[in-house]
Amino acid sequence: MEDMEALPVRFPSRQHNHSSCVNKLLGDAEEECRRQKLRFTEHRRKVLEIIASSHKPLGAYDILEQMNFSGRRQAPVVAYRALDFLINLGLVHRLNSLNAFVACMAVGEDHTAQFLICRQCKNVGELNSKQVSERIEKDAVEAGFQVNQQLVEIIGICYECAESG
Amino acid sequence: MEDMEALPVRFPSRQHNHSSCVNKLLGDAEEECRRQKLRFTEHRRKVLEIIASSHKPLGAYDILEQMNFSGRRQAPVVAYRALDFLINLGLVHRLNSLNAFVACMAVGEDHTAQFLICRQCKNVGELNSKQVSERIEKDAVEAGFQVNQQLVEIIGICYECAESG
DNA sequence: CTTTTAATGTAATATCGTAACAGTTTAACT
DNA sequence: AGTTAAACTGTTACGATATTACATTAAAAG
Repeated sequence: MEDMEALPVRFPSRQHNHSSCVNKLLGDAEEECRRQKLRFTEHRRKVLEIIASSHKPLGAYDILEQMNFSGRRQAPVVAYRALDFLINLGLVHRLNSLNAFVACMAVGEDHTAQFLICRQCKNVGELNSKQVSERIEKDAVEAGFQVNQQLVEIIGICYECAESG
Repeated sequence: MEDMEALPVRFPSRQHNHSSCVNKLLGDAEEECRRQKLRFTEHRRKVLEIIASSHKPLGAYDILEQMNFSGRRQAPVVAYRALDFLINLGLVHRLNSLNAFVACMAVGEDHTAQFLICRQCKNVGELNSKQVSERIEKDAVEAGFQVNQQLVEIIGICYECAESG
């Protein structure tokens, strides 16, 4: 994952190590929950694990399908509850253009989530450009608008897909 | 509407004249359809009229409700088909964070649709800052990402709502 | 005036997300 | 430990958003 540390940008390279992503995120989650005295329950752990194991966005029902521990099919609300929790904690982001969810790639780093969504491989990265978020803030304020939240989703073709035609 | 001409920003003021918005948009639609040899059918006209009559985003089913010309309830697909057409023509935008639709406020003006969504009055304006879109494009390209489409939705409080507490 | 393309009507169904409420577990405090 | 309050879970039902498929009709092009 060294290639991901150099820039603020995070785009998952094809051969990067997923399991270390997952472990890092689970660790962050545990720590954050301890700090905030929140409960990191089985459902929450499982959902985070599922999401973190893919850099492709997953729908709530995709996640649900992977939650069949005991052969039992869970109700949708189970996934949504865990997702809400994880989103509030900043460990998971929601992609509004896809009705789907991805693990945060910059946990704890004070960032405006800005997404790079590859049309071809469907992987999602985070741009997280401070210049972009500040420009948005500035121009909005100049227009007399108080900003509470920014949603930036950028659809296109990632480097690796462009390379391989 | 003079206050809306000075800046690239378009936020609907409380007392602006809706019917002139609607008429302008219908005119633009007719002209564009003539130019591109597309059919501006009754459904399409009606949907555009409904959307243009509100600066608050409308859901597809809200629109559908207002389409009961003949007392007949239309099927959802009727609204979605017209919406697709109008979006492709650039006359209507989709707000992904709300699953809702608004009329474009800058038809024909080559702009990246960037939305200002007021949490309080629910009105939606367009920021359309070239500086923002260029910054996004530039930073994304620098990250090795080819941009095809930008989605920018900014949630906050508009000037008039901030004024009136 | 016929062929082809585009649009419509209609029904069914897929996909995404939430409400409500009873029951259980956990944490915190006697 | 026993009690209480808060948080989490299980379950059912439902609401909201969106698409597929296919038969029919209308319009444009030849």
